[in-house]
Amino acid sequence: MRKSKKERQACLQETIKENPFVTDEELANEFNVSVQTIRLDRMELAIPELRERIKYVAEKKMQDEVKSLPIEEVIGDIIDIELDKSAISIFDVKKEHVFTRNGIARGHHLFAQANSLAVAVINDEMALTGKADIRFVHPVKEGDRVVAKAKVIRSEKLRTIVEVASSVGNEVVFQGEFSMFRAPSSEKEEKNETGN
Amino acid sequence: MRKSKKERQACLQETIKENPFVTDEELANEFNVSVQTIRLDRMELAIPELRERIKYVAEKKMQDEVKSLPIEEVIGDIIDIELDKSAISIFDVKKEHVFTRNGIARGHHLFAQANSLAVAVINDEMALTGKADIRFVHPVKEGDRVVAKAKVIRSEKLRTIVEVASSVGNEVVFQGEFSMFRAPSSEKEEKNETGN
DNA sequence: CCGCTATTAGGACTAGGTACTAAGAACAGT
DNA sequence: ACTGTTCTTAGTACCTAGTCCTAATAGCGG
Repeated sequence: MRKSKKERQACLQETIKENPFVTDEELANEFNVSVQTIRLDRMELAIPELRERIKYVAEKKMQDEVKSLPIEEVIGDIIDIELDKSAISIFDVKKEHVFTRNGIARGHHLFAQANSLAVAVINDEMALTGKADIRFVHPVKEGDRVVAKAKVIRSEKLRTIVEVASSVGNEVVFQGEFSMFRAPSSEKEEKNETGN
Repeated sequence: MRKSKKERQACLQETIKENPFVTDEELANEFNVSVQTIRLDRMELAIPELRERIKYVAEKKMQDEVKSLPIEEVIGDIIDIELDKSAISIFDVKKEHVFTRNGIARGHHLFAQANSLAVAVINDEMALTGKADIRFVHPVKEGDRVVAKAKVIRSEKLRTIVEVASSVGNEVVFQGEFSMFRAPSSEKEEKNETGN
């Protein structure tokens, strides 16, 4: 049975939305109408042609291609930093950071924020995490803004101890002590204990 | 001045790679040759036509659209799992995982692999990391394949201790002990110590 | 039966190509 | 200087997935 115009157009919109790669001809077969009818429908619904749709998808891809590499250098936005002393970053928990089942943030994102802040606070060419002792104190949910504060506790020639505490509002959600290796430019791999 | 065929083809390949949206005509103008020459070049270099290129980009986008939410549930591919006992996952280190300056993987990726494996090995609705004690033993480089092995050490009512050891080849690169909370479905937030 | 909307058919044209033939240009080897 | 080879260009027919436009027909309400 053929659907009414309204039904068909609603259905068409849905179909194209979830599969932009479908041609007018395929749609015509699916809905048992002529290609021209499909074209008229697209007109009325202001849906662009196949090639435009594909192009649009590809362009979006290009856009977040550039987004997804350099930004990851530091997880969260550093809002204050005093090299070799302290640093603060904020990280907004979005839906891609949480378990779909319960909306609780995955631990590695909190770790990543803290760890990259510990790396950033060190005033050297390169810093690598050697050890870390961490504690997830309280669950973090989608929509929360996590503020991480890093403090340099002790600094030896090679090893630096950084303490990071993250909180949402007044509540501490994460604590960690990071033992960092400083690597002043040269590419030596000092035996044992090294890392990221 | 017009480039030699070899030069032009190398250049063309580069140009298309970083801007797949360029037409043969535009390329012909850029290199001061005819459209046909560009077509022959594409033939020889086995570069598909504009529309195919765009389609390919768009399809990739669609692919990692689905990849970037549910698949991130576990970082790395689980290749073996025995619930509440042990699990193994592999993680290939790509350029987006390393510091651009020295090609060494950022610690939080190794942590993420280990942590999500620790979550996965637990046979319960939900598991959250409470504490973790981790050690980056050796730096991991771009191209390395990291194999993480998780073993459940001890299991109480609420708390489970999971040990994870990651290695590249025969060399251990990361060790961690994760103290996990099991959360059997209900949304209780048992005071103190919880996390991801 | 008239009028209206919806649908369908057809023709002309478009972009951005493929596939093929054919001819001229550039240059090297002898 | 002539020949052979590669490179480049031109031109044609054809393709897909459309646009834009005109015109004919189908189905149905009043």
